[in-house]
Amino acid sequence: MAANHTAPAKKVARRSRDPALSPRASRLETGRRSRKGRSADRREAILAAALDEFSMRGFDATRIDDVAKRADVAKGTIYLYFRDKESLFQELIRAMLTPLIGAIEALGEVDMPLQVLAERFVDLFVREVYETRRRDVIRLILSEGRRFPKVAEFYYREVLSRMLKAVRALLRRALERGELADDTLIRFPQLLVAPGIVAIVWNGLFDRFEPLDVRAMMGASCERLFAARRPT
Amino acid sequence: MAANHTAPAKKVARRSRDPALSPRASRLETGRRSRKGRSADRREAILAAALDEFSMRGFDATRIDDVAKRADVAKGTIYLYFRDKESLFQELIRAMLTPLIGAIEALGEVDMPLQVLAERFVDLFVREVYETRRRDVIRLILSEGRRFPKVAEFYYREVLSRMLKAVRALLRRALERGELADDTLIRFPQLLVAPGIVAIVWNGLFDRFEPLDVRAMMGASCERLFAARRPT
Amino acid sequence: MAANHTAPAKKVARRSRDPALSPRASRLETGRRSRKGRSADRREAILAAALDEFSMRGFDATRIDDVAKRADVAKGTIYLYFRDKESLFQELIRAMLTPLIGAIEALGEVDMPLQVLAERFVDLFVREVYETRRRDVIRLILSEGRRFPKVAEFYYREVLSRMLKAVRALLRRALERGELADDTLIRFPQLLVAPGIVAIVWNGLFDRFEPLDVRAMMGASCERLFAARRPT
Amino acid sequence: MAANHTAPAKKVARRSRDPALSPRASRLETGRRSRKGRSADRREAILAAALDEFSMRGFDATRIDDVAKRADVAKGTIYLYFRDKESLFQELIRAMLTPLIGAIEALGEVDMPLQVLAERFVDLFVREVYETRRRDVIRLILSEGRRFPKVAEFYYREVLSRMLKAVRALLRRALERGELADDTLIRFPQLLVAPGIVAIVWNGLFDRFEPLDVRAMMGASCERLFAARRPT
DNA sequence: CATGAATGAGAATTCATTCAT
DNA sequence: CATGAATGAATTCTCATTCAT
Repeated sequence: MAANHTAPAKKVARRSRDPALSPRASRLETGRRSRKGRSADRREAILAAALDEFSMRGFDATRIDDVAKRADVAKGTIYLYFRDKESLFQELIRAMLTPLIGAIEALGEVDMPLQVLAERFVDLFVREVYETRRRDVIRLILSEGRRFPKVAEFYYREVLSRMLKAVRALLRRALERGELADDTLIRFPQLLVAPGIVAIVWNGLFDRFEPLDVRAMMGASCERLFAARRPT
Repeated sequence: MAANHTAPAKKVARRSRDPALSPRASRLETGRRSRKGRSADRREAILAAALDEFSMRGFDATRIDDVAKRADVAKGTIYLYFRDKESLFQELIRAMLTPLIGAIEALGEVDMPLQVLAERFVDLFVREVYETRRRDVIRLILSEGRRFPKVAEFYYREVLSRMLKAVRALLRRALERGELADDTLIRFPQLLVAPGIVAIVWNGLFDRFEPLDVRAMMGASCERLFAARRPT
Repeated sequence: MAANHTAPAKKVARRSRDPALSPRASRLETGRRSRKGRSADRREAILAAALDEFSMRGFDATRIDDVAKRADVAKGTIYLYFRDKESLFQELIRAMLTPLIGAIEALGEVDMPLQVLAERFVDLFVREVYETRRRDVIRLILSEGRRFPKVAEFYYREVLSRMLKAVRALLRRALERGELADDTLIRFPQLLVAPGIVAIVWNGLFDRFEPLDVRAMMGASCERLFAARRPT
Repeated sequence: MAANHTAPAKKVARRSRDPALSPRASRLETGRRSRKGRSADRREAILAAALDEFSMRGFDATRIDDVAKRADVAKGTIYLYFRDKESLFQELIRAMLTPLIGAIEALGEVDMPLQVLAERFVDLFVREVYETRRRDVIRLILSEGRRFPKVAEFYYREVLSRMLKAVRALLRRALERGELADDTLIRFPQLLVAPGIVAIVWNGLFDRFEPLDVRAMMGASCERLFAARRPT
């Protein structure tokens, strides 16, 4: 939707408080922009621009200059908000993922039939990740994570491990209730998101050759994974 | 600060005739390299070094100088074999994947019970990709493919599309024989490799926090995907 | 061994605001350089340094690094003002010749006895070209013009063709007035500057063996060329 | 006239006279191609190729590799015949100009009416220089001479100074015979060739915009310069 | 003698980062 | 706080020259 993630960043109008950057981030600070707000806006504009540029070109190929132009600030200004390029990158990832943490924590609490859960899960992934700037963030982690262990670690500690834990708890209960055929998914909860990850990758690399329907694929996958198995 | 977390490639012993680089290359010619042989060796040494470096740092962060050092040749020598850094990268991908093409083509011909096929498939992936330098190549495609459309296209045309076609043919026959519950996998053959892809990603990013048993996960996945479904 | 016969431009004092570079540039703005002024100064310093270096070594043998040192700026700074080495070269030529254009245009208007004209012409050439940095520019055009068709074209279009046209107009009037014996110079106005060109070349190559008095030679040449001929 | 041109050439191979290189050079050493001949041919091929390339691109921009390709020899071979690139350049100039020396020496002896002499002179220049590879050599001297003082010196000592001396002798006799109005040309014999030089330059730079008839221009010039002046 | 693969010094250019205004 | 000109370290790529075959 939003994301000017193709244009070469010329005189791009500042994307202030892009709802896509922190979607649904209930910006509760009611009306009046405080002096603080100005600064926060700037910071967000920079982060939004950085996301565009990093997504488009990767970490190394991204020029701070282009981020600045896209954010409509001077190059030097970026250094007022971020120590250096790497910090910008890391904080970008953090900023984009942090809002997820709460949502994930809440996941474990939920209790509903597996079929419903599956639907919810797919829907959540598609709407909150795949159709969002977060898809780009995931892609960045996949692409650059190895070179930025801090980023990978943050993602693992704050997002992945929590999510896996929550999912496992959920599934364990389902298993106990007899809704699950075996402990496959408890041992490998990664299988649940695998199609989502692959879809993100595919979308970035091969969609022009052969588009892929994420929702359908994830749905089909869940159907299989959650099916109570009756061995042939 | 964290970016250079890998050793800076000093006087690394040349990885000559890496079996993973040119697998099965029965290099039986007695002693002295023929002129052709010497040159080919050199080329392979460079490719092997390039794979190491590119995998370690990514395309941009890799210095031709380091590739040269690792390959134990002078910087200029690389330019005798490859037009430029990008060519080196692209030819590396090609060189690593091309040998696969034949194997893939052969895949469609096979005919065996689905259970056996699944085992074979997992085994093939693990032994020929995951435990091989090709895992790194896949990672490179995932990481850099977007910035090198040629690479993505090559991978799609020569590897992916062929593989998908072969798999679909196989599955269609299985479906007709009644070995397959439905056409899910025919519509989304990507689901078969998804766990493999995720394993490669996980291995690169999170293995230090929580190792992942590829073989087991893929096996479990196949079991589920290939199960003749009996709806609850 | 002989090529580097000129000093390698170490910490050469900056030739700022060279009057020959920007002649007549009444730089009267009181004290502090305005932002524009500072930038313009820098640009001129670079151009002046470039002229020195290019004249000394030729285009290829000139190192941007040396230009920078001579201009007393960092290497990178040059790229803030000029796209690349070639641009620097071309803009240098342009900058040096452009001020001439107006003067040339005015030439055609003049009206005076041929003898006086000849004196004026010689004087003009010597004072405005030969004893000026423009002599070096002419030399650069002679030396590098073939490899920079743009430069040759610029020189032809903006300087040469205008000059030839003006001279022809002048001479045509003189011919009509009977001051000129025939149309030789109208057909070959190049003959008028030929001694000047040769003097520039000679000065660059052979003056150390046998100095040449430009003024005298051009004077003698004009005398002959303008003489109303009485066939023997 | 044994050119004492600098040091007695250490590693320099002998200088032979290629008919293609120096046309019309009566190859008097009749018949027999000695073993020496093979080698001499090679040398000449290299020189011819070098002339092509140097003329086309200038000294710096010429790659030894291209000279080798054009001469149809291996790169290394060039270094069997010439110490280095600069030697190749210098010896090229020498080889092309040396055959002229004899002709020039002979010039002073001639004795004929000035009108005839003028015609001869123009014809000689056009046929022996302008329409010859020597035009390129002159251009190379004009372009690169400053960076190769040795070359300029050689040209001055062996060609220019001799020529000027011969011309002066000739003109002095003409003056004594009353064929010459004054000593202008004796003081500035350069005026005689100036149109030729300018024509060479013009041809290289501006012929595409406005062609120039050398012969006509030189003829016109001589007519004027040799005219017995009758002051108006 | 010839070859051409290999070398590595060198040059152009880029861009993260700083800092005077 | 903001700016953006200036810096110079770093990197790619070229090409003269060497030397083993």
